[in-house]
Amino acid sequence: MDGDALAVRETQVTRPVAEVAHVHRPDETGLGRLESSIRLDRTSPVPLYFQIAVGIKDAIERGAFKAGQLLDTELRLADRLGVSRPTVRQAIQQLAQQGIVVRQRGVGTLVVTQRIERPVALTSLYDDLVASGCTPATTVLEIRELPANLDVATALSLTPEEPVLLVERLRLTDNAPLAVMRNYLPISLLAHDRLEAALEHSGLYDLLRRQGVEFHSADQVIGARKPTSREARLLETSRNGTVLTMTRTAFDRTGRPIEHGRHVYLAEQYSFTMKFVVP
Amino acid sequence: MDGDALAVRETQVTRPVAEVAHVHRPDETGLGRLESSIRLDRTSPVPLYFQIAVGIKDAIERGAFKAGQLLDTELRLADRLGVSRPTVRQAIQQLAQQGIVVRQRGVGTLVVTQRIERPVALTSLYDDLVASGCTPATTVLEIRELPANLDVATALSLTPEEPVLLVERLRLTDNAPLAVMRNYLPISLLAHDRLEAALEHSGLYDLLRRQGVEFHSADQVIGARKPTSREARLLETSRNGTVLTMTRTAFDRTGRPIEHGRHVYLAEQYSFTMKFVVP
DNA sequence: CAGTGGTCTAGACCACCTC
DNA sequence: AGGTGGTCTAGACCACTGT
Repeated sequence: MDGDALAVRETQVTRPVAEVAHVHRPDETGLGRLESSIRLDRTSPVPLYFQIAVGIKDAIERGAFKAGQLLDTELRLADRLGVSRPTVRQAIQQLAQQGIVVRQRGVGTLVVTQRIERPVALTSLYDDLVASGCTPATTVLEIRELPANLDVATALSLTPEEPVLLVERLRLTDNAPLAVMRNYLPISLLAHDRLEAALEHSGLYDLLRRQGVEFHSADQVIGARKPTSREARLLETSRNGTVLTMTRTAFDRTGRPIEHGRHVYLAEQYSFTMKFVVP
Repeated sequence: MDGDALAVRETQVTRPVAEVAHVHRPDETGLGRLESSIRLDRTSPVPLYFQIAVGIKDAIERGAFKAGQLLDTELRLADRLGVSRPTVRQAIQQLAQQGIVVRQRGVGTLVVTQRIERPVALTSLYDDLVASGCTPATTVLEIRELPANLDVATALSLTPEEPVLLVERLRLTDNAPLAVMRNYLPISLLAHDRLEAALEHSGLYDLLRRQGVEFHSADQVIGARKPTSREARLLETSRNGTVLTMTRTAFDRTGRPIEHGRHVYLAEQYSFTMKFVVP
């Protein structure tokens, strides 16, 4: 919904599984019920393995499995779905990479995820605010072209003085300021047309994606400091307060810089929540 | 080297590729030279696809490719290495997931990475300190068992009052304090024996990994606030300063909580640097 | 021991890109 | 038209797990 799509992710808590050693494979394994609900469309351009992965994931998220329960065997799934084992395997591996299931040689594929509300201690205050019914809003402070300074030029792999588009926004929750967001983009990447109106109601990243820009990775630095006088004024806080700073450069899959953002958040009201998956 | 292995990663900057449309496949493609340097050991327990992936990655990191250069074709690689196409494919896909190469149907596999020093603006100050010859050190403040409070119990999926191991350390660079790190672990996970001495010279995560604990994912929250009086004293700063806070819970691949950490960093001297890869 | 996922093979057809 | 990666098949053998 806003420029932070890449940084603050809605995540779910991975919960402990019942002792693996004590799990028994029931006579009728998990996908017995599922089998009828996964319908494969061989004429669809969507790959079979993807259809299968989505089908299993949906079933898990609908709560068709208890945590620690065993999925059907690769061979059994292949048989039931009428596809080859490698195809089923590709589907399940996709789920394993997302941490939804865990594969154990000699045992089987265990369902890990359990939809549980995140413990309060780990919730970002911003998400809390939204969840508790606060209405976030965005005010566009400024949109204009300007020559890149050294930092921005370096981040976007441009030469200094080359023009970039600056988008500066104020993020509010319940009419109270929360963050000042400054984003720099290579010109020509975003149609300026009616940009201001669009940004009031959807995020920068949404707009870019809608124009066919594909994100692949981002470098991000999170720090903290005291606000500048301008930031303090915009955020309606004291210069002696604390702000969280987030500096990020996003890249598409060819490694081309897409966007460079420098955001400042009120530390009392915001924290960054993220989930790492070690590859 | 310390408890932050999961959070602060040494990352490399992805640089823009030369215009893809103008890249020509040279007569002798990139892996011509490489072919002789990738030696496959079919008796090794290390899978062939992994040996191939490592071989290609090493070659890229040695600088054997220019950014935007085309890798050998899957079929050609398979032929030259004497393996089947799916095996080569599995290797290259592993590299693609890491963002080292980009695959384009009808074109080929492009090398993206270029080893370039990170722009100073994006460097974490801590890494800078280490890189510029500062000597980091760790002092163990406290190691003891204690009953879990609600927060810790929730994070580690224990019942309150269940005993946990608390490890509290002070991180210094050049004899100046930088961070106070508090970590809570389920007892029985770590041998207490000579723990204090071990922690002075290697990180908590290193120790755990050495005892066979496999990390898979972590939930992490980064925020900022003013230090408590104890933190201010330990960090030798004013209570009016700013500290970055990092709260993290790490899980193994079965979703079992491994560790819960609550760290506090001097904001003037530390920032979190991370790289996201959108799956 | 039987059964599981992990690896590997040797083909096939397709969609897509470039020339 | 020719070549690329993307998908899919139908086998095979192995390492590991549980009983």
